[in-house]
Amino acid sequence: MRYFYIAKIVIIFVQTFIHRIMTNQKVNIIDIAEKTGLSTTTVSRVLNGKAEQYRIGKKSQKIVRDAAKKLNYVPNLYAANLRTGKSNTIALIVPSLNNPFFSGIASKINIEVRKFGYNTIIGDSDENQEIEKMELQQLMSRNIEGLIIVPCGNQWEHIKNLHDQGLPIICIDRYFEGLDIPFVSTDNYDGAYAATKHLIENGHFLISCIQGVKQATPNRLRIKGFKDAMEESGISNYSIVGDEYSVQNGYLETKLLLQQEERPTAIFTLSNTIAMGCLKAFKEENIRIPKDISLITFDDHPYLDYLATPLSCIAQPVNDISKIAIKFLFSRLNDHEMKTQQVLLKPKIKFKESVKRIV
Amino acid sequence: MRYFYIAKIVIIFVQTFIHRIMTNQKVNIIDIAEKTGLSTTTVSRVLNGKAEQYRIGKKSQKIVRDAAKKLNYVPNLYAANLRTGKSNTIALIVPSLNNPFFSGIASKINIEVRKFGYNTIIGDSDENQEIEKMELQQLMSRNIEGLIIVPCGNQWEHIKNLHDQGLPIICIDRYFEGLDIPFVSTDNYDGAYAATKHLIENGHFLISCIQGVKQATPNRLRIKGFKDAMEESGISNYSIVGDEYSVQNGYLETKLLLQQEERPTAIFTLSNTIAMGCLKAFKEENIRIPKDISLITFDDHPYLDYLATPLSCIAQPVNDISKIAIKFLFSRLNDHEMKTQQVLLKPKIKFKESVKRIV
DNA sequence: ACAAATAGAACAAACGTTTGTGCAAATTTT
DNA sequence: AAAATTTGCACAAACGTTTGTTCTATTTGT
Repeated sequence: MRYFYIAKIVIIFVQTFIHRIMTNQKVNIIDIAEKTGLSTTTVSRVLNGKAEQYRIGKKSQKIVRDAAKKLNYVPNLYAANLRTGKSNTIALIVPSLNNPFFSGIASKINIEVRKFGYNTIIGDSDENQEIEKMELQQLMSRNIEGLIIVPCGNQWEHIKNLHDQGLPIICIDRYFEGLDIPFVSTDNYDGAYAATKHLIENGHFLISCIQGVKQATPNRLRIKGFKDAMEESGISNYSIVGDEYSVQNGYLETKLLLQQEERPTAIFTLSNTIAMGCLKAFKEENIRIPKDISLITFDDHPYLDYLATPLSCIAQPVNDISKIAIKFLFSRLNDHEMKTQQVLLKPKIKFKESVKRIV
Repeated sequence: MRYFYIAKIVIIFVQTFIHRIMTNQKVNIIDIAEKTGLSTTTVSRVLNGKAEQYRIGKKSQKIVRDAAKKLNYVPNLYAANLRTGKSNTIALIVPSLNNPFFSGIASKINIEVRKFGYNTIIGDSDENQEIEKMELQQLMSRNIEGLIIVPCGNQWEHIKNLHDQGLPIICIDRYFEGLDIPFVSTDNYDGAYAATKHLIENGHFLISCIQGVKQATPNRLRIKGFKDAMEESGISNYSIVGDEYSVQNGYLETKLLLQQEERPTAIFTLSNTIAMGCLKAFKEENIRIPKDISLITFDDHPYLDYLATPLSCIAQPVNDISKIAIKFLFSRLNDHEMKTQQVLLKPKIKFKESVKRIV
């Protein structure tokens, strides 16, 4: 009878052991508690730095910490979050990580957020509003505590909803006017106005502007800046073409522009991707900048300096945008009553060699 | 007495309601169960598509689904994962999202992974092995089911550990030789060998190579390809400099190379970032490619075509690498016994205009 | 009309944490 | 020496799901 029990215990032990190995069972707080002879409560409190607060003895603390290290304990965030509701996660959604402008932002934000002890989940909406909505849904399932988003498209209801539900949200780059959702972006009007003025001052009056997503606020403001600058100078004969922030769009529209009987003497592209499409078309048609045509673009990029002709551009303050966005987000996380902040940062025009003075 | 009860019920109702509003309580499966008069079991099964399997009536199914929609139910992944152990999450760690090579990979993987119903958590190790380890720790807390990583540095123990614990891991781009961790990368030896041969065939024999992280396998293999090509051609007078995949490194090393009494006639840079630093130095020193010096680089980039001199390069099959990595990962997720797969894809040399034939 | 089979749905436990509260033992105060 | 305080820790419930099992009607077969 005695042996029976011993045998049984051994079997149970072996089974447990095998189970551990086979299922690759991770060690948890209970294992540590058993190992140390303390309770899960104590273990939890020590491991969460609440030892002092709950007066756990120094020796116990050491015992727990040693055991945790020895057993290679990895906390289960899912269990912790279920209990506390805190996920220590914020989300970032951008239209495309392929665009250096956005990947730059993503890189910056990812690193900054970690400093606050938070993690970032990055989503790529692929410039597709439906994907954006899906991603948002999934992210909500993950109890994100905050959201930084470059919304694609012109629908805002789904974002506004989350905002109203109390989720701290900051829009960057693109945003919605008239809503009380915080945003950090560039003064797009200002940038476009200045760029256009620059072209005009250099004697251009046949200017075409290749735009991105029409309805998006930044695009609208850039167009407005462009128009205002043109009309203030008494020029009403301009064209605005295109409808996408893509290389493809820049390429096609440029091709079309070049086929017109009256070619523009200057082109103003509203993004780096569009500019690249433009370059591609120029190359195919064997057109030289700025000899044959002048070009200025929104967005900066390290390579712009080394192009056949260094491209004049309107550089957006990417780092500042990222930093300020994070700052806003974390102030909101700490103070739920904070009022909505909306800021526009001044862009910086970089004059290079792609705009020719014509007489 | 009667009124008392009614009042009490009303109060409870109002309290619940206010509580909902104030605490922004999300609706859960229990709310739906109460609303519909069904059990949480049934609700769960319907919402998970297991209705047929457990013979839930058609009408009940509809009721549940309608209620879920009306109440705007968002499942709590933390609770679900706690119960099931499945997180539907894989992780991707790259050295820097700022590098277009990696952001391209990230974009691709992010999109592909979603097709499997999984989410990707992207980490940026900032080329710092300690950060990489920390990130990995945090990711393990999130019960990731798989990992795609571009390891930075030459330590592999922490990765090997996870692999041995049964976590499906695929290394991409950089990897470790002699370990049984699966990887997908470029045939770096091949690419470097071909690039070097190309230079030699064009009459160059004073060639400098600017490398990245020395210990990393791809870098070692590229160097080996370079050396072999040189020595096979009987050239032993070459220099290998640099130690980082950064613009900075490319810039400094180029500056130094240009100050030598005997300048190289060609430079071979082992990454796009290094090449960019190179271009910067050339511009400062007013050196023209390929007139004054020839240049060929590892990695392709859309802008390379539009540079002052289009840069010849060794294009890595980024898309294929990403796709194959994902394919491997998900086969392993479905079949735990799968054997380790390690593949090297052939790079493609793109001859442009940056290599001059010298006599 | 009765047994057997099937359809439809509910019970209750479990996942790994966190935390308000309780309760001894040790220490200090009176 | 009794009372009060402090120290050190454990109990047990809760977070929102999922799932093996059980249970009751209803239908089918004989």
